[in-house]
Amino acid sequence: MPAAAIAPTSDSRAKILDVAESLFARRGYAGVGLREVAQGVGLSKSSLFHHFPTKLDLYQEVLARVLERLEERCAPALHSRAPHAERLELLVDALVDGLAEHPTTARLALRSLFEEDEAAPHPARPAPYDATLARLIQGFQRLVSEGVAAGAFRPVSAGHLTQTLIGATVYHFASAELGEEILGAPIFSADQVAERKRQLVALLRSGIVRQPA
Amino acid sequence: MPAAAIAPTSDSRAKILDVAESLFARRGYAGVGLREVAQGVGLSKSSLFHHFPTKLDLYQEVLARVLERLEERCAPALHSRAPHAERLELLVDALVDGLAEHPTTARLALRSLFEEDEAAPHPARPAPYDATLARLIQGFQRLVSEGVAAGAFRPVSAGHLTQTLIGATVYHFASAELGEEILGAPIFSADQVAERKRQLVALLRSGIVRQPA
DNA sequence: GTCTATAGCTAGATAGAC
DNA sequence: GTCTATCTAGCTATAGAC
Repeated sequence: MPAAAIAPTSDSRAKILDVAESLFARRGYAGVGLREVAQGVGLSKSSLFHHFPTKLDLYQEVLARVLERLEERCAPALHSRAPHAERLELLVDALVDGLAEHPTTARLALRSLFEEDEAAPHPARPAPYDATLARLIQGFQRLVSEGVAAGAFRPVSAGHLTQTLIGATVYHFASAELGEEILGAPIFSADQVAERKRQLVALLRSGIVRQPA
Repeated sequence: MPAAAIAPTSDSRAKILDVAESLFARRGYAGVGLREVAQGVGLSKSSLFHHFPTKLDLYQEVLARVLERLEERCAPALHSRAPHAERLELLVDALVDGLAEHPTTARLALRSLFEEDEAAPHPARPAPYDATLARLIQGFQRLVSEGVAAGAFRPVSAGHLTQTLIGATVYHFASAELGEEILGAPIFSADQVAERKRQLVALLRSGIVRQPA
């Protein structure tokens, strides 16, 4: 493949992001030292600063990448023109698949919600990944609002249902050991991922969707 | 009140726990320094070590206290002998009230799930608060299982519904800024706390509870 | 029970050779 | 682009006076 390596992307950069993603997901921003990241990549600590000016920049790029991955997964469901009930099920499927794909995603996404203080001591920060997150959330909320307005869903609060949806998916795949203990099986196993979809879809069908018959 | 101060509980101890609770909830175990805790209490850093042998001990006592508070709130619902559907609603009410009471609770509980690595570098640790958490979770799961067995609930997976219940409550009250943005109102306001109960109970009634009529 | 002083270590970040 | 060496500042924890 001659034209394969057109955009080398520095190779080290990608490796650093991978290692940092795994570590930040496990121990959070403050819990990870750059020494550990460098060691995991096989570089010296100083070399990291050639690719990312500060630790905070590295963290934010990790988060941005993760959220963009998730958004890509959910986009088809959010832009579908299928009936609202079907769209909601497509979204649940996509969300569950997206979170199950990388075990780091749910933890990083969840942490990002209440680690902003941790990650940025100074109050003035726009946060580069916020836009992606906001787009995703707005997509959820619009789907619910439109469904309610169209009479496809019961007259629920779009905000509260969005929160429930996030909790039921993002929390679930971030719960790791506790979740495994509760389910009695690994939450990331193919069986349990499929079961998660089934249970959530069933709950939403009888709990939210208005039955036409 | 003459017999009021029988158990002084060292007074400083309680203050330290309060300050630490607030800080750990905001920035996590690794994100908080004992210097900051001491400063918040109005003591010197060294004095903390008189009350708690290590930082990890302090963290674990904070967590234990928070989980015990929550368990106390949920106990009546879990030990009730009312019909299963009613018990489930009592539990949602109690859980929401317990989490809304102190804004620190949900964040600390959520963090405790995936900060065990962070809080204890060495793998061998029993974790003193685990028993309380396990009791709570088992209570949730038993309620659901019994309700399904008795035919009061649809034949859902007890584990998955427990996970959904946790996500819908604990995540919600840990979501702070994002949650406020989604709801368009402060999540800890009396209005939104009451609305949270209503929305969850409504979802469970039509989604889980078998209608007898 | 609280303090000052300090030990011992690691953190993020920089300088500058190669 | 990667390295060694180093800076400064922070951390947990201890020693020992009061």
